[in-house]
Amino acid sequence: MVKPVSRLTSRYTHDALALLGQLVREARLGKAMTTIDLASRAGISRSLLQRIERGDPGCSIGVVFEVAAICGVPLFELEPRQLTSHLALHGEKMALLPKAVRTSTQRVKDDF
Amino acid sequence: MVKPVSRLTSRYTHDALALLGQLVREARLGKAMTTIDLASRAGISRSLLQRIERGDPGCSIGVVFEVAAICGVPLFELEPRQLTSHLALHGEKMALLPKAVRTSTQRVKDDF
DNA sequence: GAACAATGAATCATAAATAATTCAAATAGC
DNA sequence: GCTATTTGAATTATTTATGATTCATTGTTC
Repeated sequence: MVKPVSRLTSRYTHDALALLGQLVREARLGKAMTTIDLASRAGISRSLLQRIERGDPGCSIGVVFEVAAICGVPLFELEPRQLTSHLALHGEKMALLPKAVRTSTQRVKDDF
Repeated sequence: MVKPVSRLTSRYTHDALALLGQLVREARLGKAMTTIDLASRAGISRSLLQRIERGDPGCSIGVVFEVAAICGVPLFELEPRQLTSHLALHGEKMALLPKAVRTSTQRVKDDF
């Protein structure tokens, strides 16, 4: 029984996860679904859904997105159709970009 | 050596993950960072970053969001400040909602 | 307020994610 | 075209997430 080493998580990430969890919970309640209802629909356990709604950073992103999709929380503020076409379009843009980056003196454009 | 049971993933989730991965890759190249640069900044391995850019649904959401934040990909189309205040505001809304759902005949509003 | 149902939270065994490593292939810059 | 470097991809050991379970607490409905 060793205490797990919690990963470093920024405020931004923390807030984004908390918000996403709240949106899921809100959507679930809006559809009058219990935690068991939604969990079984998503094919996951109730305990995992609880962690998702709590904003636990350790959950698999695929599961979280799937749950969001099931209860109607939009990802990237896009509907399914739009998301697919947006992805295709963006893929074309990607094809034009360089495939690799060359850094001799390990410089980094740090304008974040 | 057992072949892992791949989780069920919808098209929507798949596309959202693919897009997010592409956005990260695009941002990384835009900053002229190598995969090692970004991975070490995020405190993760290069192999994990590769899976993130590929849109692997098995990655931890906290790590993916953290990487996105580091290279400037906005989450929920919100800047850090906005996200924090949005979260607080949304939290108040949540407080007004019912805390639990009662389903006698297991009915579900299925208008998704 | 009684009674039942839903939720919160913790534990533990097991399944899966992650780091580290390796090698091949592709790419950028000269 | 050459060469050094970056990237893609696969493997394995280890760490961690997940499912199942349990119990306490809160909330809903009558």
